[in-house]
Amino acid sequence: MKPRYIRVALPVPMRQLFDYSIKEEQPMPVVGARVKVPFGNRQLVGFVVACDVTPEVAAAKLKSVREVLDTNPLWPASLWELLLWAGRYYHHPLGEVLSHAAPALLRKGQPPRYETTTRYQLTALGREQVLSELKRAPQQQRFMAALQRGPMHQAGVKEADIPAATVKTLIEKGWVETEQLRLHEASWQCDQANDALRLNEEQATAVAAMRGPLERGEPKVWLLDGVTGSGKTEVYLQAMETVLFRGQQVMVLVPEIGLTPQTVARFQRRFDVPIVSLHSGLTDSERLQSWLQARDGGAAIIIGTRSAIFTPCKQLGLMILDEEHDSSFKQQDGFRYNARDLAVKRAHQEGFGVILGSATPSLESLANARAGRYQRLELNQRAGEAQLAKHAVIDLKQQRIHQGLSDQLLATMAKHLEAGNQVLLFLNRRGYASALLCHECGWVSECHRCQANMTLHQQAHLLQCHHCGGQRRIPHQCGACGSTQIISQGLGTEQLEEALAKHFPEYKSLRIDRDSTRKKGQLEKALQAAANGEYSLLIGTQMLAKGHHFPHVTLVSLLDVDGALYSSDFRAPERLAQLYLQVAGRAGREHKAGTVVLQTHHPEHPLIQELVNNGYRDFAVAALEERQQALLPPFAAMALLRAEAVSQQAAEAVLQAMANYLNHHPDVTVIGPMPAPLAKRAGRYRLQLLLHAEQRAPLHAWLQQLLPTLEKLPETRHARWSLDIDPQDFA
DNA sequence: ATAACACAGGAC
DNA sequence: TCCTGTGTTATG
Repeated sequence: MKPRYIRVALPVPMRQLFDYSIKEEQPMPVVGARVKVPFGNRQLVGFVVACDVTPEVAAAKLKSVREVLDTNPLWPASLWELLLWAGRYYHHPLGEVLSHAAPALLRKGQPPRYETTTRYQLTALGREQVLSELKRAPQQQRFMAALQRGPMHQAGVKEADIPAATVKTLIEKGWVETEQLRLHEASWQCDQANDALRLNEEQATAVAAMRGPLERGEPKVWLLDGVTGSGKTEVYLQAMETVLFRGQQVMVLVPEIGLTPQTVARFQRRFDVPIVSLHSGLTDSERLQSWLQARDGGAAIIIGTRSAIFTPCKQLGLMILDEEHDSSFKQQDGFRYNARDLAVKRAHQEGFGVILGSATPSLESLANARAGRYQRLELNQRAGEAQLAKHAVIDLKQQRIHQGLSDQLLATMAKHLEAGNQVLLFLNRRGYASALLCHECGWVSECHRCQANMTLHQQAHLLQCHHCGGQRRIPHQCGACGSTQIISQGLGTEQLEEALAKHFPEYKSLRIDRDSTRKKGQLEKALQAAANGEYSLLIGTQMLAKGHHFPHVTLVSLLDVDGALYSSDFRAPERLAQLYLQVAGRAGREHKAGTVVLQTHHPEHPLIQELVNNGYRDFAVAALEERQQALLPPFAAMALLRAEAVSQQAAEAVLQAMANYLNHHPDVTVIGPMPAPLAKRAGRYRLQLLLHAEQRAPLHAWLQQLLPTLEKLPETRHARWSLDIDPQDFA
């Protein structure tokens, strides 16, 4: 028999594929199947990308496949195409793309098999038992009490730490029965939606616009541009209904911290269908089970964060991206894909509709809508009795400031507090103070490994670097001159909490930031307490800005936004505007009118004026105009080459060498090498090289052509480098 | 990425 | 001469 060869993508950072031979007794794998192959002196799980190939290297050099792991492709053809496309578009090694897209267990070579689980529940006899009679058997009592609340799965019994002997005894007594469950490709049907709300005219128009294309499976993209409180979720739900009723699946992508049990519960309440959620809290095994259920159609609704975009679905009819402007849809390391852009691409490949929802759409999506690629659907009316918030600016130049709080703000706060309402203060800096400073010589508490100051954490009694995690004891003397006159600089949330206790001792305050919510469940508890009105004063960082609903908050203030006004990152204004609107959305829902107060040293700044006087829509129009004038995205294409190394020269050398090659294209502008936003981090110097072109095509073609050369440059040996297509963050 | 390999400098 | 740290090279 003629020797047979296949081409395999391996999870290694090389833009190169490897050929292997198939032994006579082995089955010929299909494209998209996994194979276990020898590579050097180790064994790797790779993905078959071509069969019956003519080897690229001498046949004698080839090793043979050790094991064919799948009889079927791991992904359906359309999703496979998307993955290949993504590898090309992001210029990322295919093996890494594919192994990123596969669940961890499959990446490790395990079979894509459904698990069985044991379900425990009370028997009729068990339900008759009186628990207080089990006083002498506390474990049995505990298990019975848990089962009274409902049946439990194996995992739950394990988590509750019920001894195996207890389980056995209760089964023998005939109080508890077990059932073996298979999460197989169960079918579901959906012909009823519970508690649908009455739509207002705008919502109804939006839903009606989507219905036809959804029923026809057209790859349409809708930009659902709805102000806070306008009822976007109800529009999502009614669009989902159209799709679910036809037996098709829905995928919902949410920002990283937006996936809460409440979100899932809301879908569950409306539609009585199987839902799987894919989030970082799952075990590898749970993740695989969810993945299989999505692939085989057992799951009707798939909710997940960014990486869920790669989950195969048997019959997808609709994809929803909530908060589509959120930057967490862009992966920031390794395979730097953008889930929002891939969603749109996938829709065209598979034929389904996409809803991009936001109160503050990204400028990219607005430009796409304007160009006719997306259909924009606006929701301007606030649902119910919700009223529009009032906006005000406090000019810090004219004010006395007490630990970040101006006289005027303090007075306003007092008014709202006295009326029995809640006040939310937003400050995007955790810790007590952003730095320590010597009053005599100007020495600053810098991190030894980063170009950044160490933050003072009074509670932990430490100096902490927020970039490398480094910690130090708080010095009592200046590191340079020995003076004991050490002062802190820059307000953090810890200090703000202290300040509030001083100014408003009669009101309780609650701080919600990464430090105060580190332990599992703390955040949920804090948010619950905040929403219930247990605290009058709420202090929060970024994490408080998103989606949470505090009905009693009537005053929201952003204490310090000046940093964003003069940032060198062209996206800073857009991000500030989105943050501002998001924070403003926390105030004055329900029946109470809200007030949003911005403290700034630059009240005259055009961005502030635009936001406060005209709102996000007008801001976006102006910002798009500016981007067009300056030939910035979305009116140009960009790519960013980053390099980092222990020595500054090594990092610079790679980029300079790359720049020398890249510099010779008439349509591609090369800017740099220049220091990256955080020029030194964890002991490594970081630089970047920006590539700019008016059209995407020449930039990508140019990279495609040069990357094989660039990655072989001798300078790459002394620095780590990476390529970021359509970068989100850079100064 | 990762591991084998080659080489240089220091210890014994 | 051996050991160890570091840079170089190949991986099918």
